[in-house]
Amino acid sequence: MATAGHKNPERSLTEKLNTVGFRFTPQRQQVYDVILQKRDHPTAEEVFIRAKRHMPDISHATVYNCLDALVKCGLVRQVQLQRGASRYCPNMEEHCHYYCDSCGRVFDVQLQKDSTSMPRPKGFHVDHYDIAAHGRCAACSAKPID
Amino acid sequence: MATAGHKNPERSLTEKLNTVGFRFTPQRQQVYDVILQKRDHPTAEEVFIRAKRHMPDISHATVYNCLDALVKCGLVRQVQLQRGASRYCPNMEEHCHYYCDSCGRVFDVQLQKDSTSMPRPKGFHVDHYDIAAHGRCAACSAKPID
DNA sequence: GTCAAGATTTAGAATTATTCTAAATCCAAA
DNA sequence: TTTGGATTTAGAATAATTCTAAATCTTGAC
Repeated sequence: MATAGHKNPERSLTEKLNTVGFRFTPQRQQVYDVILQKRDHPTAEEVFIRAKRHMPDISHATVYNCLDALVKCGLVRQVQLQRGASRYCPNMEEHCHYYCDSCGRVFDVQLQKDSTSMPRPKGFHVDHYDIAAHGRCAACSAKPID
Repeated sequence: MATAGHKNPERSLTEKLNTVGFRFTPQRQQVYDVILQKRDHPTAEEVFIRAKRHMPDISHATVYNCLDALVKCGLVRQVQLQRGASRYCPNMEEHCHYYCDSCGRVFDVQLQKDSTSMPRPKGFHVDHYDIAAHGRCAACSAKPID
C-alpha cells in the first residue's frame, strides 16, 4: 500500500516529531487529530475531553506533554488571548486571531503580505491589537540552548 | 497652587476612572504608580509585592480589582505572553512586545505607521509573531453591553 | 532475539494564578 | 446624619498547569 503521492499525515507527524528528538506515540497522534478536526482554538481541557472520547485512558498530564511536543516541533501554535487557559491552533500560516472579548469566539484571518490594510471578520468591531514577537534576545542568543 | 499647565497625574487618573464609573481610591493610585515606576511588565503578583512596600495592608484581591479597573479605563494594558500569569503595561501607544522565550524579558518597540519593516531590539532573533485583535464580534456588537 | 537506558504515560499531589465570598469600611448624595 | 452602593480585606475556593514517582514502552547495542 506504499503508493507514491499518497497523503500520509501520520508520516509527516512522525517526521516533524523526530526533527526535535521526540518519538511518535498514539497519544500525540490523537491530540494532533483532535486539534485538526475542530479548529475552534480549544483549551488543553477541551482537547483532553475530546481526546478521551477515543482514548479513554489518556491523562491530563499527557495532553499537556503532547501539546508541548506539537508546539515544539512546529505543528501547533499555543495562543494566549485572555487571562486563563491557553488555546491551541493548527494553522501555522501567518494569521491574526480576532478575539471577541464578549463571547470568547476566535476568528482566523490570513495576513496578506502585499496588502496595507488588515481584512477583518464582517461586523467585527476592533478595540485594540496586541502584537507580540517571540524568540530569543541578544543575550540568550549568545548562550547555548537550554 | 492650581497653576495652569501644571502636570497633575492624580487628576488624570481620577478623570479616567470616572469615565467608566469607577471611584478614585488610594489603592488604585498606588497600583498605577507601581506600574508607571518600573516598566518591566510585572505580573499581578509582582505588582502586589511592590505595592505592599508602600501600602502594607493592600490585599491580593484589591490588586486584581485595581488592575482590572485600570485596564477598563484605558490606562493600562493586560498582556498575555506565555502560559501563566498576565503582565501589565502602562504604554498605551501602538507597540509590539518582543518577548524572549528563554529569559522572559520583554522589550517594547513602538510601531511606525509609515514604515514597511518592523524595527526590532538589537540582536533579537524572532521565531514568530503573534497578532491578536480584541473587540466584539458581529453578533455581540448587536447585543447590549454586559 | 534480549537487555538496558531512556522516553513516555499515568494518577494524583502540589503549585500557581485568579476569582469568589462575606463582613467591614468608606464615600457621596439625599 | 443616614443610607445605599462601591471598595477593601482575609481567606476560601476554583482553575490551570506542573511535578512526582512508578509503570510501561521503545530503541539500539549486543
